Amino acid sequence: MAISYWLMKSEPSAFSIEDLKNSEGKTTYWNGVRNYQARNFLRDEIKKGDKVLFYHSNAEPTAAVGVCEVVKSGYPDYTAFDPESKYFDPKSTPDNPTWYMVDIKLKSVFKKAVTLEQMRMNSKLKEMKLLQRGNRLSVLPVTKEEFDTILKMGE
DNA sequence: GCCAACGTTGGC
DNA sequence: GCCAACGTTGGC
Repeated sequence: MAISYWLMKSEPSAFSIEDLKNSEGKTTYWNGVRNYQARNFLRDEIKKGDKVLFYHSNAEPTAAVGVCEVVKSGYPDYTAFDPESKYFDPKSTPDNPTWYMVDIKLKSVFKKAVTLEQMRMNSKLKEMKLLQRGNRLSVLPVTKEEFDTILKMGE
């Protein structure tokens, strides 16, 4: 099966690509998604081996900063079961989980971060979901062409 | 810090 | 089921 491409947003003040680099095995679980559309991607679409652009939102600058690979496809986000967690959601139970997450591993950090401005200026990327108005999803599908274009821009 | 966009909640 | 109020996201 062909692999898919994704873009995942993180606020660097919460979890940056540097934090990922310093994580054990350069791997982390991508938890805390509490949006149904994004949940559906995590639960149903994102598979082991898929490639992911790591994106810094609410940052200076906002930019794609590296590439990750999915090492574990969707499984229940157990932080939703923990009353102590800030991601706790009483509607989600182990028997019937509402929320899902995946594990990602850092593959490479861009030599040059690809800023949102650069993406907007590249006509090849004008269809990108990230650039469309009002898109607040923290997980977005990216086409192979868009992925490859951004990869080149980051070299 | 502001505010547009948009998702969620809850009264009816 | 409608929709106003409210909360959150995220670019600027």
